Amino acid sequence: MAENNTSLDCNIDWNSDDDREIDNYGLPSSSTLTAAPSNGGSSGSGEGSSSSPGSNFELIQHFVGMGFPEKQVAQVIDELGDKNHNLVLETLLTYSALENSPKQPNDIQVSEEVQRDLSVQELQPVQSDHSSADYCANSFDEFSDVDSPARDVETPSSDEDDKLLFLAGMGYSVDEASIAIERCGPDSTLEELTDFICAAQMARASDIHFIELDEKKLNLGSLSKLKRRKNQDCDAWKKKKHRCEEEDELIRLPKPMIGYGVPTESNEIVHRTIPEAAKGPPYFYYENVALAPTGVWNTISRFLYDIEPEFVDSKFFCACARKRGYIHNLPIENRFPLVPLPPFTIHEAFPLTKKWWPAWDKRTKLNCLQTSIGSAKMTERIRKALEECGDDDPPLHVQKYVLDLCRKWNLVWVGKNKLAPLEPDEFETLLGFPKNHTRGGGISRTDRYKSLGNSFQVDTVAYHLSVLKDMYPEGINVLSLFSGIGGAEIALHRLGIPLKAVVEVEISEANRNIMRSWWEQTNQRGTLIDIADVQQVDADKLSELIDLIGGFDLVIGGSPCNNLAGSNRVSRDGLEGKESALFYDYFRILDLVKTIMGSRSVRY
DNA sequence: TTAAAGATGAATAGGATG
DNA sequence: CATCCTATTCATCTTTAA
Repeated sequence: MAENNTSLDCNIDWNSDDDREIDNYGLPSSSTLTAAPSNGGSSGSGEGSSSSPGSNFELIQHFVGMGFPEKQVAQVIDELGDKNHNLVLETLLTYSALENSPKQPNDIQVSEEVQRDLSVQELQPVQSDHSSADYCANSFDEFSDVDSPARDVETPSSDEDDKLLFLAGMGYSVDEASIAIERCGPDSTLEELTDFICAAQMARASDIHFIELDEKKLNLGSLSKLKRRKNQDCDAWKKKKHRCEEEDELIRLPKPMIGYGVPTESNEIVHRTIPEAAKGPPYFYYENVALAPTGVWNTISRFLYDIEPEFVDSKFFCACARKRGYIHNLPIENRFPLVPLPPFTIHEAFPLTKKWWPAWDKRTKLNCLQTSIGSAKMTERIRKALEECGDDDPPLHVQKYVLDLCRKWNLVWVGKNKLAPLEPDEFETLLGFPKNHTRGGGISRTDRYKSLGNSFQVDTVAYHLSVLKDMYPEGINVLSLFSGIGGAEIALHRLGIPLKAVVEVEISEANRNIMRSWWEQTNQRGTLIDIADVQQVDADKLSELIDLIGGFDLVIGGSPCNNLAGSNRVSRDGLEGKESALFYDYFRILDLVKTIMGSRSVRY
């Protein structure tokens, strides 16, 4: 991640096969061609790369040529410097969007944070620095007119002062703390405030790719330490204030975890209102693990236009559990499930296990499929333990020992006293993928488990996406971020929604190969463009793509969960974690797409 | 060199109990 | 209310084998 080892390879592929249920809406047939990587003055250069010095005039003209006022361009470049072209463009786009429509403060939050954080002497560990007067020294005032409604002229309550003092005591600067309070509102909880500050720090960290590796480690290490300390301090705060109002501010998981409803059970909530700024098109759909560290979903929701997450456990769709949160702006009326319905219980999914399944194993659903499986040595230990018990039911303590391991590793009974982990193709079936979807192409068995464990449950996602079918009978254009092995695309395809164009962004070459292989095997007629790294998707690239395919109808993706997932013993660092921080790229790209398409709504 | 196996808990939620 | 118990979890790293 420190360096982008893959160049932009955008293979535009027009398939000319024509024996499938999807009719021809394809572009004129041609052989595979490769789109030229954008190489203009302002693109292709990652955050860290520097432009040639003294090219400010050219740079300004470049943006003026894109239609921005020269004065504004000059000012922004003055503010941000001429190194980070993407950021400059994003900021300009944000401004133009703000001028067009008064939007909620959230929309400019990131840009502000990012730009504030560009001045980074304080890469040094923050914890011991209680003063940090140099932090936040740069301009913030230019922006004070865009988002300060009348509310912030009220006198600070004592509670506010209390929070301020507390944050300062945690090592945050007073500026930092007061800005956080101002942004999050006077009623904000301490978690919200610290999350806000952490988000700022995250944005800063993600913007510094050019620092030395050891420095980076130091920085990230200090961040994670900071986060841990933050949580401890929050606990202290909670104890201090006993049960205060922030408890109900925290997003809680519903029980049962059925979101706005599943095919078998419906929820009381049948309607919801979506904030104006979040309304589609483009529609978007974001996914991540439900059981993330405390406060993570609050942050994610805050960035994604304050839409409440829909938490759903896939055990209501298939034979395995998968507790996930989804934030989307799709309608929730008239959803329908994929057919044929997948096996709903373990016995339905694996009929052969029934013969060996002991009565004292009451499981009917498997737990979440993860990225690795149980070892053979463990199942052998279990077998020996069971054989010592003879033919009768084993004693309760042995039953408990076995069942604990069964639940932990998702073992199934494949013979007398014989347990085994699931095969990769059984993963595929449970998750709604075609059998052998991840097989072949040089991918190892280990990597198949990894890719499958990280993917969507297709039936679950398809249920949510089903509302798109009537809306786009001619097919849709999809921007698929963190595509993995293509769960979103398969869901849409199985729903019978034609895929006119798919731009997939996926770092793993093996996964991209799986996806392209599926694309060809299913005789897709649309266009598949693959990009390796989300960090290469900047405003220029998006503009180019939007011009090429005519705008996106759906932006879908689940950002990396490994720093959020409970199975991670090593680096469960939350949203600031190395990979999970890419959530902010999801938001960045989604917001860019909205802005660019909004500015061209006349044409599209 | 690569694939597979094996070892490695903590965070979080919810329920029961007193 | 605190305390204890049960249950779950899109993983990472090192060693070993091929």
